[in-house]
Amino acid sequence: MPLPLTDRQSQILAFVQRYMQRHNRPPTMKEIGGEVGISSTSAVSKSLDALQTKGYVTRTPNVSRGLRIVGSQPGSSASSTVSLPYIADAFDRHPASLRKVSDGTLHVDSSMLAGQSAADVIVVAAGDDGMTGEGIRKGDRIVTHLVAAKDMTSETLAVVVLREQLVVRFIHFARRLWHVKPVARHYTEETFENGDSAFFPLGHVLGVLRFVAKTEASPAKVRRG
Amino acid sequence: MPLPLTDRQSQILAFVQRYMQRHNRPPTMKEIGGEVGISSTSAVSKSLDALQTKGYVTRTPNVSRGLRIVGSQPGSSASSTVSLPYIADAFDRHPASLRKVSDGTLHVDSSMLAGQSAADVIVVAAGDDGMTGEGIRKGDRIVTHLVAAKDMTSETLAVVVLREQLVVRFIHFARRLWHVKPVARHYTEETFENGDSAFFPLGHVLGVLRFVAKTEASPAKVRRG
DNA sequence: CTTAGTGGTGAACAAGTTTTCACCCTTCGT
DNA sequence: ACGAAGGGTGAAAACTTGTTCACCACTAAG
Repeated sequence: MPLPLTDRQSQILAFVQRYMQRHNRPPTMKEIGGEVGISSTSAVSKSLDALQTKGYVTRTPNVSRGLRIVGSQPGSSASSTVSLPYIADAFDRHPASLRKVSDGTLHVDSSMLAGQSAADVIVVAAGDDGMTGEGIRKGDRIVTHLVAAKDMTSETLAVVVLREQLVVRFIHFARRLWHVKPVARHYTEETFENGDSAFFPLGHVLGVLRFVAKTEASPAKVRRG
Repeated sequence: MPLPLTDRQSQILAFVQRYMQRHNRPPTMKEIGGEVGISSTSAVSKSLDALQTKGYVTRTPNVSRGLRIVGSQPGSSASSTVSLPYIADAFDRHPASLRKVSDGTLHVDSSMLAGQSAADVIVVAAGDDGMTGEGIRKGDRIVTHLVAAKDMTSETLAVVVLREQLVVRFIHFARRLWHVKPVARHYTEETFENGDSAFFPLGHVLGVLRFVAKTEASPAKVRRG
């Protein structure tokens, strides 16, 4: 039962996670402050203390970068790979059976699972360009943590089955309705009732893989000047 | 094919591994010296340099505990994946030596290499948002096929060192000049002469990996702001 | 009103850490 | 003999980082 975090605290925690992902080491308090807009390390320290009290991180006094996120090993050691089932499209498959069928296998670095069990993770192909604003394009492979609808985090990047298409959207459940929001031009927000066959949330986005075709160049005005 | 280590070097490496297992963080040079019986940190530093040159560890200059063990453990390589060196940032590293240093290892599905030899492929972190128009965002891991400048394909997505930053751009060589074009708002095209120290083309983009940070939205009470 | 808890600023301080210098030693191969 | 590589000592110099203090502001709960 995770204790609730304030905006600041979750902002800081998220940055620490991102930073560790990128650098394989914890950030300094100054770096944290610089990122979230706090000029004083003492303020950062207080927030970290709060995070520690709530059990999200641990700190080692007087040690540089002596910060750790609870429940996540800085995998520094045996980073390996996992084989994940790959699903190209939803068609008329039942969402619930998606993890049983597959169009192949993809291997990804286990660090992309962010600690989730590989048994709950699949890879799907983004079926449309509804999230270009988030840097996700049609055809991108989405590493998806399968989560029951009732356990979906609100306001999060989610993989959903929308009109028999596997796509990525921001979803948010409120007032008995699923609010399904794309981030791209020419796409508009929709709402669905719980149980609507046209909409089914599959899980959270853990990562994105894109295979860049060798000859691919921007379709934009590269040519004529 | 690992380069042979001296007694001292393997002793130090072993200690670093042990320390990281116990503390989940790298030791300081003083701690290393204290363990193996070296009173001077400069001597430790020299040995670490040697370990880095031989590819066993990575050091980040001027960063406390900026030490990382590189390389994988026993039989980790599955047949369909490859281990690629990951480089977090360029700093003042010489472009030519980028493949020698590394901030860790990432495993990717071998199909992402599009047939290229793994020896010529590295993974870097995109240093800016100059290619959001192409769905590449700051921090994305770019699977890069290292190619000599003279062999770079024109009109292609390339990883380049631009003002000591590792970034992705469309590049095009014409009339003795490199045309470096971003695809994002607020970024403008630039040109560089061949040999300009502010610009160095590294290679072609084979793929993109993104680790999506968990958005820790707190549904509970949140302070106003 | 009062007390906590959360967040902030700034600066002084105290450690923690890496760099750099100057010099010394031994082993090994040329 | 000489140079290169691997190791070392010691200490000062230069940063990098975490801690503490004094003080301010806002919100929620008693």
